[in-house]
Amino acid sequence: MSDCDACLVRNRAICSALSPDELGVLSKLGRKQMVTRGQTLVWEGDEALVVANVIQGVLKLSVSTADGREQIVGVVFPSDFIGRPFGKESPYGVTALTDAEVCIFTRAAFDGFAKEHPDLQHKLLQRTLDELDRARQWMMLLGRKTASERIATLLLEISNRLGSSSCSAIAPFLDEFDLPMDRQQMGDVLGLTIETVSRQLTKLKEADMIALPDRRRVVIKDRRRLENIALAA
Amino acid sequence: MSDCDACLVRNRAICSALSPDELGVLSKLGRKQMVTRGQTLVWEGDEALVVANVIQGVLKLSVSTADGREQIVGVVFPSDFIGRPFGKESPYGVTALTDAEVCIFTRAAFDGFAKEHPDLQHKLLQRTLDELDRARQWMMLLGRKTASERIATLLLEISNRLGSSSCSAIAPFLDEFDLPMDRQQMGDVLGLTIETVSRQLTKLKEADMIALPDRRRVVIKDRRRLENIALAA
DNA sequence: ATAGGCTTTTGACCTAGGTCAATGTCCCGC
DNA sequence: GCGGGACATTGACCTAGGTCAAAAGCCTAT
Repeated sequence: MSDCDACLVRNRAICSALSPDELGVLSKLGRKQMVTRGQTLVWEGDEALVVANVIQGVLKLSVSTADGREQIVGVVFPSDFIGRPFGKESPYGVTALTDAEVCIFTRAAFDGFAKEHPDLQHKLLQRTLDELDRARQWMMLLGRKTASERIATLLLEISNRLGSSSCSAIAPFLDEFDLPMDRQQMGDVLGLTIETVSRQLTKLKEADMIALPDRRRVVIKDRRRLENIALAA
Repeated sequence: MSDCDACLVRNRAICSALSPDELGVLSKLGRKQMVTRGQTLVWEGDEALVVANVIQGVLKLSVSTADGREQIVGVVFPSDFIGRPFGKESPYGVTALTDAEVCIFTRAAFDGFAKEHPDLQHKLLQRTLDELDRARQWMMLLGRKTASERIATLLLEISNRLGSSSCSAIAPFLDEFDLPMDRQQMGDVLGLTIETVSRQLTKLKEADMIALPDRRRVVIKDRRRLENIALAA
């Protein structure tokens, strides 16, 4: 992996904490890797041997019960960090939802480098704190929101995350985008079944808040009203 | 706040990253404070002006919707860290579930000190990563587990957390303990109503897995079976 | 174009857990 | 000991969302 300068997420990933020199050192430790949709990077319960930055694409973090119920506990976008630095097995699996490109490190190498670079750890800490806040917001959704509130929240969340990770810089959100997941996966993020997801989407469509030109595409037609539902007021 | 040496959580809180000298400096920035049950330390949505270490007692982190639904998104035990260092308003409120004692800092002072002490930040990072893992496990519970699985999980979790924060050193868990919360609060952690909590507890009691000598007390009589339910197998 | 295998939608029905309403129980001050 | 308020349990009923089954779209390969 040579060319961090040209990296799509150079200024947003944790690497932005590093000077050009430091970046040169780090880049020797990692390499770019393509991941195809459905491919699993880390298995739930395995020792977490790698960490990575997401350059392109979207991945899921998921946990399963013995009897096969699955919950997606995180969705990872470009510039996000993947993995569990400083020890321990990974309590969740990491699987690509779309084709993706990641910048991958062995945990040992990354840990060693991070120890010497407090600024990097600081960035990582901030990111982890943000991720924790997001996880907690999602706990509220899973514990207390109704199906339609969950769907509205998810659509807005994806709109925001795709917006701020899109190259088109300025947009804080997108009013039209492709879902990086299918209906089953939406259910797995929201703690719902595929049928309920589908029914609620048709409701929002019939209420003219969204349009669904095809399986993956979503158009937000009335953001205000959608936000109102999402807020669970 | 003078006497960190005598602090109950001296060796488990993030302060354990510091040398005696450094600890002396930090101790001048903070002070011990008693918090009575029900008292709120930080309000949801307010700017987070303080951070703290928990010395004694148990506190909840909670989020509410406009229409009054509440979800407890974290339960904080002795030696745990409270707050959102490095900016931002607190996305959740912090309220004492029991009488408690905390070691409190203004965020500004703490942030400044932390910037100079990478070891402290490292400890904080590890703690935040652990907290994130715990939050994600809880997302699985909220999204996919049944009422009885949730109750079993909660009882075991409290047994473990109280065990490892108890002074009696060795015990990895406790088979008999007082719940640090009432039925309503159990419901708020589990995404259930008070009635469902009560019904499930009586079921576990009737199945002889637990005993409930009084409102607050829990005796785990058959840990194995309880664990089996909690695992959702 | 067309068959076959997906994913998604729709419909009919069911159930876990919520809601509403008593009834019990504990605990505290008097 | 006794009365009152808060908490907890229990019961009867209801409903949001799950389950099961069928139909409808869609893509892709032939």
